[in-house]
Amino acid sequence: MTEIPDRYDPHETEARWYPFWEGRGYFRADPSRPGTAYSIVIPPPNVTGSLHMGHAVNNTLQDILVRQKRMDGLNTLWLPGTDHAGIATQYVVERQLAAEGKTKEDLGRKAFIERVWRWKEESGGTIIRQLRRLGSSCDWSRERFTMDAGLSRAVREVFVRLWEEGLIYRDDYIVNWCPRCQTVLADLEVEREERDAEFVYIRYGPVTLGTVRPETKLGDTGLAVHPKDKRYAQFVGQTLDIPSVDGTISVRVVGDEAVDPDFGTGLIKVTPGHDPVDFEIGKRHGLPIRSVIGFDGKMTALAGRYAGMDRFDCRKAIVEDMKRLGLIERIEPYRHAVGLCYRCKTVVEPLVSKQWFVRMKPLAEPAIKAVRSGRIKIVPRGWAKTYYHWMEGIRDWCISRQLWWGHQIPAWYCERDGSVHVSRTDLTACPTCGGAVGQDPDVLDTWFSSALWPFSTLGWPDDTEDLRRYYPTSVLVTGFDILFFWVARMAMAGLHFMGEVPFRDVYIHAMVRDAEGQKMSKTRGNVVDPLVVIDKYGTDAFRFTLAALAAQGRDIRLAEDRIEGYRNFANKIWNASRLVLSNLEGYHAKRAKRVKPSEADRWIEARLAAAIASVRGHLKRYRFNDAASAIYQFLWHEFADWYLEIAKLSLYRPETPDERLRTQHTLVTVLETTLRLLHPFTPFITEEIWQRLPHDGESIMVAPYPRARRKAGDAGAERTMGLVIDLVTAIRTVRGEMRVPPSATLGVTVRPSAEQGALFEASRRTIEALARARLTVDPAATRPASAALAVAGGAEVYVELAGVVDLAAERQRLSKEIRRASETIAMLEGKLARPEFVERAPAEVVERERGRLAAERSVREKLEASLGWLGDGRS
RNA sequence: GGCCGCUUAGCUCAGUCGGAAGAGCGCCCGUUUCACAUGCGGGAGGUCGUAGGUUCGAGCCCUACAGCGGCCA
Repeated sequence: MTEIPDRYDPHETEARWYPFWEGRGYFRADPSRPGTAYSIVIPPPNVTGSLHMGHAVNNTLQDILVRQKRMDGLNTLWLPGTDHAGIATQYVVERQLAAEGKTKEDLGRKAFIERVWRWKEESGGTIIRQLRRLGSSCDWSRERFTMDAGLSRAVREVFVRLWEEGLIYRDDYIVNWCPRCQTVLADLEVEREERDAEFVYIRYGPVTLGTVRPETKLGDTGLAVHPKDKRYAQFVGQTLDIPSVDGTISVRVVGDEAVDPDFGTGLIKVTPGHDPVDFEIGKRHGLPIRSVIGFDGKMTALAGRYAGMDRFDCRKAIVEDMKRLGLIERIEPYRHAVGLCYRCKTVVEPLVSKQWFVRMKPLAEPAIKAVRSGRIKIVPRGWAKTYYHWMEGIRDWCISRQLWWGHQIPAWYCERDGSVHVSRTDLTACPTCGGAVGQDPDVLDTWFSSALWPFSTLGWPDDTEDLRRYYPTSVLVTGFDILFFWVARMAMAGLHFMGEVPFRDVYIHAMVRDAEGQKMSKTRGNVVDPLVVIDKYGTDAFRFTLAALAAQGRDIRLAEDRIEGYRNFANKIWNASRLVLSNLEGYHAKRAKRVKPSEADRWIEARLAAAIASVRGHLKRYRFNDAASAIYQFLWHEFADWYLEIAKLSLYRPETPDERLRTQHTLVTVLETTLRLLHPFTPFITEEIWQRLPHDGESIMVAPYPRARRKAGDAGAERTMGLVIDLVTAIRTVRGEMRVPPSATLGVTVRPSAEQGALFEASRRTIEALARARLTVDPAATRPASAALAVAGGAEVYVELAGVVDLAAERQRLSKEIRRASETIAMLEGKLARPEFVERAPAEVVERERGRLAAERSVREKLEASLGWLGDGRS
């Protein structure tokens, strides 16, 4: 025993077992082997990323699922990888170049991309190494990257097919432009933030209207009112010349349903070039587009004397100028949502430009049906509603990005005839006229390739063995923040190209927040680094914490004391195992098996079976927290607190050699099974101990996951041990409340009810040891002098306190117990007195309540007798 | 503005079928002799946000209100 330290040291253990597992190939999937397939594709983290709490919880949960299924004998695949994160990655390398005083244009496209690849090879994928520290049992031999050759081919295939099907088109449209990143953003990539602004009421020819963007006045080509608004009906159809800051502007007045007559003055200026709503209005009424803000965020030549001015400076200047000209009626403070670039938080500018789009409606319909029909099951259920809501109002997806890093759009433009050609292979000449062609310079949105992830990673468009074996995947584990970005798009792509859903289940887990419930962010400075946590508490403690906190439908507030608590749990496992391991001398499994188990043996085996059933049930329903607490409760509060204490008697002072042998057997089998049950949650410590215990096989991670035997319940043992536990607890309570020193052995007399006598007698040694008592079992006993009274399982228990008894304390204690019993009795009497209850409640409920009442009355009677007796002063 | 979620012990949170209110941490008392003081034993602590309703019975179902959070526009 001396060679096993009394504190668990996670670091040394973790460093040893991960390479062992990986080296033995346990993580590798083999499609040719038998077994039902169980596959998960990892939500690919950004190649630029490093492990944060979101990844930690995401991957811990996936690993728990995969490890359990692997132990269950399923043919498992957990496929890892990263995505190329277009904007983020390009940004990183551009910053590096800037530090060298260079720009990407200095290098040119080809050299720049090579440079990004070099960066990727050297610095990218940090997160992949970090996932190993978490214990993730991914099949690293199948690691994929959204830009690698295979996936790029899939991307191109999908683009071409969608084009051929008319689901991809190119059009002038108003898009979200980030003037800093110099690229267009999808609607989803625009974040909204409430900001204070000025609502400026402008005298606009004959009318007055309000706007938060006065600088766009230069681009106005229309004036819109609600068609039913009588106030302005006279103007509709007219073209007005509006005196402005730079001459006059000419606008046509239109009636349009999009105008809210109750908002502001009930009419709006229409700037089709710089507002999505105005763009639609303009389209409906044929209003021209005047682009007065450029891609650089500065006013264009069309802005006249404001040309070249920054858009926000221009806003101020225009307001000042209008004030001078008396064009401003009033200015009110206003709060509204501003669109920001999700990467750099620059205010997004709606601009009109030619972009590539995917027509979403036809793709969305089957994906909605798949969830409605249950072919895809979203857990927790509530997220399905969010999914429907978004999918039903889905808009076309702008997929082109003005970046260099990414999948370049496979479209070529003929320089001679201007024709457009989309092709699987690179074109060098125009297929129709043979003229020179140039490829579209833009790349595809990173999510375009992520959407194909569940099948592109398995080899699609080739018909591979992996694809046949592991598609559709079993479950997708992810956070709700990418439900639209990713999950919905995978559902659409999977159904469209594979004709089958990409995953059976979608488990949406909680987001990790700090102890105050704040979202973790770099700017808030409240980020907790998972690796720091791992260094401090160990991977197993960290993983167990995440699982224990992963209750469905709620955020995880990660407080350090919780992690500490589960670190203590790991230490508890360690020490419980130490006790077992240090008492195996002379153990012989075969001989031990032939010895009849004790009540305690049968009890702990029954409790273990219940724990197994519970954990399995909870895991099946993705109730990780319930599964974790079921193991915690069993291992600590049943196995360690009770069984180990009882087992010590048989180990240290056995009455027969067989007794010790049989106890060793129970210790070994129960602990070994519990370790297997626990392994998916805390892989390292369980392997470490398992290897030291008698076991079959070469690693716990490929040992079978425990199953409860069908007839594992043991009502007899549960009743007996329940009684023993009640009695010991009752005695301990008296001891505690009467301040009896722990070292003192007390005389205890039990007056059992009829059938209990033998049970107490049989467990005498256990009771005496655990309660530090000398036990007398006597159906005819009377309360001795100087004894406190307790009631356990209906039996009267006299705890002799001669010498230590404090009459006042005992009276107080009894009064408290009586008060407690009386409250329950009053409640039950009230309930049973109502005829409605007795008549309408199920008979078994009524019966149960009657039984309870009788028991409580009997307890109170005993306590009252005892109190009266004490009051006599006879003690 | 629309939708969703939350409100339970001092704190953070579970609570599955409507039938005896739970855990962890913290707090109080006791406790280092043989697995573990990262431990052991005991204890205190609750108007389940508010007001109605349904029901024999509500933390749980329904309605309204209040506060907090999120998503979408």
